[in-house]
Amino acid sequence: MDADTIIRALGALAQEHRLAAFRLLVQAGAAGLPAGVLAERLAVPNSSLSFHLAQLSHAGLIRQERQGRSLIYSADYAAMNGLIGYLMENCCAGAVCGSDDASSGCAPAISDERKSA
Amino acid sequence: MDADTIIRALGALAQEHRLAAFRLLVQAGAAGLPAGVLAERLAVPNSSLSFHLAQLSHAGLIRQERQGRSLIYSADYAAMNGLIGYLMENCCAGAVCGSDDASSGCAPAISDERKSA
DNA sequence: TCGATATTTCAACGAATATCGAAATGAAGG
DNA sequence: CCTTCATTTCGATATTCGTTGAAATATCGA
Repeated sequence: MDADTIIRALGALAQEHRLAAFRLLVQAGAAGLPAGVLAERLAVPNSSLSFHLAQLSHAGLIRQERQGRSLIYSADYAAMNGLIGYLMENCCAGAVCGSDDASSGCAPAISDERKSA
Repeated sequence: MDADTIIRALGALAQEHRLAAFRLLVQAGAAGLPAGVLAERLAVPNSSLSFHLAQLSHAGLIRQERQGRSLIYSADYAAMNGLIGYLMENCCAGAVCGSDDASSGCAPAISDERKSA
């Protein structure tokens, strides 16, 4: 994962509509969602959403697949995990780095909700 | 964690110098680094770096603390974890979501390096 | 083939961002 | 008190980004 890819991914997510769209896709799972449904749920004109989806796609965060006359988008979980891994790389100078105190150490992303699952 | 905070954080990280600075701070741990050292390591003019550090700080990703005549910056791990948690919230529509196949499920950020630790 | 539906591309505008040098601020030490 | 050092604020400029309606593209059903 080179820095440029990461920056494009972060930039893609750093926008209200794109962040919301990506989260909807993350929550939708492998099934994904058609562009029209996304536009409707986000209350964004199709042409605007198309622009945003293209950015997310170019950043490698989502995938496109045609199904009938609709284009189905879905989140690329590998890209998301790569992004997260890049941010935490070599964190905490090799110190504790896993304590329950999230404010001092970089505890992994499995906080609360998932720890009990 | 509201969406606006997340967007500011992502936007702050979506820039070459800021991403590099943040990673240096993440790797530096709780000790942090002075602004001057960051500017030198990143080969960025102090005035430019100051602008970027202000953005990261305003986004809540880093903290500032005076030590003698230097300002020491350090990463806010809680903010980083909050960001990551927000992205993965309710992922995969409740499906597997933890399998070893990172391309189909959103395996937590503990891949490879940390799993064996 | 024709019409209907789903989505993207285009062109253009206003707003926000990155950059840098020079000047200003604020703390330390003699 | 005054100088020095580390860092920030200030302008000014070039670039990038978000938004939109209208037109273009692509698929389906009859």
